[in-house]
Amino acid sequence: MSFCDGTLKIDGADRRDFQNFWYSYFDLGRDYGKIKKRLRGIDPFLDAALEHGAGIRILNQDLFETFISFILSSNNNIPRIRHCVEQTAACCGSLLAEGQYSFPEARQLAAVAAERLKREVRAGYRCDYILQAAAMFLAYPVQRETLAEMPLAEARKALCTYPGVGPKVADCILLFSGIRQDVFPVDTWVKKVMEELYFRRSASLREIQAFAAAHFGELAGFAQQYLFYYAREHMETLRNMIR
DNA sequence: CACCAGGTAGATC
DNA sequence: GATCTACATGGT
Repeated sequence: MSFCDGTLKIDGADRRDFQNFWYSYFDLGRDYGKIKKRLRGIDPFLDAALEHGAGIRILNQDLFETFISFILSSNNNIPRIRHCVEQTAACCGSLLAEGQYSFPEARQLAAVAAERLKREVRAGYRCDYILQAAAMFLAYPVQRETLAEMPLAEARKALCTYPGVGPKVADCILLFSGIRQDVFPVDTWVKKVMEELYFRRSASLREIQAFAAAHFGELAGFAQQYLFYYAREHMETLRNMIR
């Protein structure tokens, strides 16, 4: 993949690959201009975040890959998360090309010995989580459609039965595998933004999610993305807007 | 050596 | 429910 002059080029992909995979993966059927338009004017903080977040898209990622990746993300930093995901692929994924591996199927991951996974992935205690989660996934395959049809509270509850999956990771799984867009994953950054900009005090997860649901409605997931990326780079600017 | 990182599990009040 | 702490690992 390469990006140049506003064009993303995907090596070795033909029109069929585009139709069958990439179109959905990059969520190209969704009109983000329309979404931004609907989110605009709700409040000045979000407006600033929308301005900054040109080009943000929520990817339709594979459910199992999203599942495992976000278990690895908990209490971890982004460079290391990336490293852990890559090493998981290298450890038990299928060889695609020289030094390139697919993300493993549940069957492949579940078959790895815990010691080897820990030695190669370096994700500490999270390795136990992803092994157990993979085994559960293998025994009772969760379907995107099933999760999509469930009431939100039920889907969240179902996901939280997996080890290493709590409220934040559950929402990330639903959002980043393209199952639901009305969720609002609350990580440290989003918590910071919401507390400083909207609450002006510390707020609980439940409070923040209730606020997001009331404030952003079915577009909460998109709002979360715009706020997250803006907060990470411009927390000071947002802070100065309070007054 | 303390503290942090896209949190969660388990215990406790 | 709300709160507290340990948790592997690698970086400041």
